[in-house]
Amino acid sequence: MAELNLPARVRFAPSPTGHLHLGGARTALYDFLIAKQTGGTFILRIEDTDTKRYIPEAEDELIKGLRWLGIEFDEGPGKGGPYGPYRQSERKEIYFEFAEKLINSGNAFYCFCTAEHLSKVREVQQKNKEPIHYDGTCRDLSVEEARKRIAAGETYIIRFRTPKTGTTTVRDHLRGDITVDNRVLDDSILVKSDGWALYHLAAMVDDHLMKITHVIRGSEWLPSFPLHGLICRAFGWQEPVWIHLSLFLKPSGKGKMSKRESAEAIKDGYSIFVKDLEDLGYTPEGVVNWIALMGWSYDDHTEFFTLEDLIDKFNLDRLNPSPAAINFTKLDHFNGLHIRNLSDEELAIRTKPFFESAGYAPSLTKLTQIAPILKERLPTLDEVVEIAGFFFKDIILYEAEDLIAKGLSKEQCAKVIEQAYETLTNLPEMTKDLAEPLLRNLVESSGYSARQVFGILRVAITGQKVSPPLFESMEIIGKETVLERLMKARKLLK
RNA sequence: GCCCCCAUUGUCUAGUGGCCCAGGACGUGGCCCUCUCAAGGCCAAAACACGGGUUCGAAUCCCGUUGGGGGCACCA
Repeated sequence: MAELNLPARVRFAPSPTGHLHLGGARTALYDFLIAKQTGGTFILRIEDTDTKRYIPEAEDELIKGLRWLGIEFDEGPGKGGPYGPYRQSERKEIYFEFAEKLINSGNAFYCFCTAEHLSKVREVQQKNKEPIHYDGTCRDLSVEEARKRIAAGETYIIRFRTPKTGTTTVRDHLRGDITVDNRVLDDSILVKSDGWALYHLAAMVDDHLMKITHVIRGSEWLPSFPLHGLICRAFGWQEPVWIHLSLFLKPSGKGKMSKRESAEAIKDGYSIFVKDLEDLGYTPEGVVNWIALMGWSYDDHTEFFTLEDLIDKFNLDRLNPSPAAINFTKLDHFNGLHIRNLSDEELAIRTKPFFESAGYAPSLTKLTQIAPILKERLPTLDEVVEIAGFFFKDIILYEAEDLIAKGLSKEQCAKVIEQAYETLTNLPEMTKDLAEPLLRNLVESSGYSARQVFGILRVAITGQKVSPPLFESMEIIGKETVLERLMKARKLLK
């Protein structure tokens, strides 16, 4: 139904006011997917007409976030393209020109109302429990008279002239036709008194000029959707396919993510910001898989998707219009899935920075070596330090009492360590194949359980009660260090 | 207050009139595997918001109610 055989031209149009968050990432992802899928074009457009909210670093952050996720744009700031410039701040004159066209066609009018007048009107309407509307003071001013006032130096804005009667019907790809009574529509401002266009005008003009075929945006735009349809029609333009994505709700399902909620999430090791997720040890693969599935499904059972899979399988017709509560524990699941899907070499590369920021300097070779036993124990990459730090420590620290297995005396445990040392010391090299049978014999002859014996050795060798498999770990640590650590443990129990 | 959107287990979802006393996944509980932790395997509990229609037959279509979400800026 979306005519996706044709190359799609889609755009992600954030305003540079902060970091890339989950909602934006998912919109950009879907844009990217249908562009790639149809051999089309993915455009990044920066909507920076609001100079008050502008944050200089934000554009760069946004692009970095997208890149980290694997989403590259074809046209945009810094990259160029045939329909630039791609920052709205560089297109001011274009919007003004189109606003004039609307004035001339009678679809817009100049307005000289002051902010004081407007707020007074709003106040009265609020008190009377009426819908809040522009009162129409300047609506019927003649263009000639208005231009005279402008020439005289009066400040003005430009408003859209919304029809007062009838209804407007617009079509959303997920929801079908949406019809509203024109009486509830407002004469929205198109151009501010400082000469900057507002979203309603700027976005419509750009989408048309940039030949956008599909507009994918959040459903917070639904209320102004009829206005946008009206603006396109006033210009006589063909409308794109409109797709309003469901909103992401906070984990409780009550309302969208607030600053407060974001702070809460960070405390639990989660975040709605892509940059944070990266620092927290999430993989782009996991995040992409997770957000792709919030509001979209492929079938009734397939859940594992790589970006490549998604380019192949994504389909606008399988989007779900209902709001979705964010579920971070499911992100953990997807992240684990994709970590296990990484090659040993790749996992080594990904975990290295986390070791480094914890003060270790592991080699890629060693990291690749431990990758197999780490893979299935990592919900997030940053946990490598806690799980596998002992591989890179010169000295491991633990309490003597940790060496004492449940049900055994200090002396008995010391004996176990001694015996382990004696058997292991004769080995030509410390391999799992050589060490394991011998230590299992030791378990047998000691009369203790494997759990008890290996528990003691685990603490002695790794310094941890929980660790990757003992024999594999011993092999990687090497004979010399293993024996050293056993010796120290034995002394500790004296 | 006004307008718009949405409504299947705790959560993400499949389901487009009979295949559904509702399928998958996360999470939860149990069991198995097991040197710890994981991973993996098996099993279990858990949902069609409510009320009216339409129809031989409704989770699926229509209406209403309720609930939830969003929007009502010289922000995007």
